[in-house]
Amino acid sequence: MTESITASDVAAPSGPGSASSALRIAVLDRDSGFIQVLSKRLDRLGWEHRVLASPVPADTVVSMRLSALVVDLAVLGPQAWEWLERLCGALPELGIVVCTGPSTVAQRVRGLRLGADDWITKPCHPEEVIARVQSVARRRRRPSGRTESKPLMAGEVEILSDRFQAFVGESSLDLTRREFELIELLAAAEGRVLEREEIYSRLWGYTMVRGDRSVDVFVRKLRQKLEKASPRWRYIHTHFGIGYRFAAESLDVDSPDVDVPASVPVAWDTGDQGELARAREDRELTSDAL
Amino acid sequence: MTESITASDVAAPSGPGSASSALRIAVLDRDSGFIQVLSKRLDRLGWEHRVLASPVPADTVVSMRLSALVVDLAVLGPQAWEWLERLCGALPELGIVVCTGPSTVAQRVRGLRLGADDWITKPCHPEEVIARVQSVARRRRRPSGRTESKPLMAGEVEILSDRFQAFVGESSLDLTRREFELIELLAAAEGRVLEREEIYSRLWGYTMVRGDRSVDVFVRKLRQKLEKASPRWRYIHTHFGIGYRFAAESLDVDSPDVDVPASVPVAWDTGDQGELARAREDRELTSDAL
DNA sequence: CTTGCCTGTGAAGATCGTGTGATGATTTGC
DNA sequence: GCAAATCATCACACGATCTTCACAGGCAAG
Repeated sequence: MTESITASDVAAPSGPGSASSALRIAVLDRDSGFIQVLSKRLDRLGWEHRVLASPVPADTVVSMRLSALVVDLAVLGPQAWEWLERLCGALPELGIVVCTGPSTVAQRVRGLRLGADDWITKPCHPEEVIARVQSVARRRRRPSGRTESKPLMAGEVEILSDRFQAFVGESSLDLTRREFELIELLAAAEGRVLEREEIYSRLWGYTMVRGDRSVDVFVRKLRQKLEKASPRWRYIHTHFGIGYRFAAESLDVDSPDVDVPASVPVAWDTGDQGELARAREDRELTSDAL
Repeated sequence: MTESITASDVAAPSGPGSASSALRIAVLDRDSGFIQVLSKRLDRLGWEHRVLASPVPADTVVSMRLSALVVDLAVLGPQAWEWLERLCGALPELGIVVCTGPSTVAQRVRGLRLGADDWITKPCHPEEVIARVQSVARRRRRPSGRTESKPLMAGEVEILSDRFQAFVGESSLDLTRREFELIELLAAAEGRVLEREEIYSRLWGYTMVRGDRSVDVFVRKLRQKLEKASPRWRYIHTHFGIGYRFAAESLDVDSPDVDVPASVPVAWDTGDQGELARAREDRELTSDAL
């Protein structure tokens, strides 16, 4: 079984609250040319993806926690229908896109009835495959919704996105919406310094005007609440002339925290290059009319 | 504008719990041969369907309460993309299948990105159209199956999906349809915060316009009925600037445990009688004034 | 050490979001 | 068709939240 893992979701590429467009998919196919060109595009999109060259049991697919699976039925041979049916039965939430050679209407209808979400005929353009996977995933996302909420931990603080709150132990910090968005953004970029302008544009959605102190004010409010709830830790660090960095640092001298160095040199973050690349790519194909 | 209505189906398409395989769809096309043969098959399936020969405003489509729409972009002319985008924006839950003449990859990608769920190229077999509509509609459905039989329990309240009612003890809360859908949605989300926009789009089926207070009004009605039936508990918690969270919270303060209010997480009733008594500690916001 | 920006802090006013009651429109049941 | 139930909208009040400002203190370059 051939496997390759590329890309990985780091921080949320878009601002807090907005659904990330990064997906996790697998491609079950043996057509090396197709795989190669598709993989390249998936890389550029920042989607986590796997390439499989042989059928895998449903359990294995389950453990991959995929958003969608692209499959060439030719790889499956005569067992294709049975395999498809079992998989759809076991994972009704999984998006399944069949991408295979020439087929009859009856075959396509059968595949779709068995549970496939889409059927693309090869040869096809990889961009269309991606668009159809996106379409399938878009539909699929709604019911499951916030399933992908993994709590963010730092020091004593736990950030739960689906509750829009941060906790220390069992008590809530009682953050307002903006405060929560700020701590979520900072914590997601843990260790990195975020410039004021970037923080502002991600939280407020537009560029910061010179002299705006909103970010500072909200950092102060956050610090107050963090200080009250978790007095023995410091979380938000100021980098003069640059911005803020989130890192849990214990103030206890007895037990110095192993993970966190006492002081971290200023890191120069060049901003999110991937974001720009993605945006450009989206525009790439949209300029044409029927 | 040609219209024909067959069969009848009262249930709202997005209403939780409805799981009939009969769909309500509309076909926007002028190709009489295609329409004729498709209509015949839809009749045989017992699907309620409408044929439209000219573009209709999004509002009209909303009022049709469709499961899916099959559309030939050629009918829309140069406004096709704009129309598609607006419709997808207003009705994110609506399944949209584009069925149109020859197109480029870029066009298909654009349509899918704008929100179309599938794209079929004419000429095509009507059976495949139907299969693809089914596939789209299947994906759109609620996490079907098991939601039906198992009652949701929270505090003193028991929610029976198959009776479309909530009970405290033996007496019904006498909820209207929307009220019930709301409490079911909230309770199914356990302790998570649901944003107004999400609540609205899942209950009403289309995107909430700014300033719409419907969700608030129904939350108030629900609270009134819950308060009357179960005065010693609080269920719906407001998260300012975000939305609502459902969590049963006892108002009884007989225990000196002031820090952690007695709270019972929403749980699937597994027939275990001790479920209620076993009040597992659960994270709660300390401030009810939110 | 001094100067000029940058950041921390507190408070006041503006703005926005929510609770609430009421009213008219629409649908449902008889 | 009529009456009751249900739903959609509105206006108002109040409080939470956000923005803005002024001033004080801190940091770094010269």
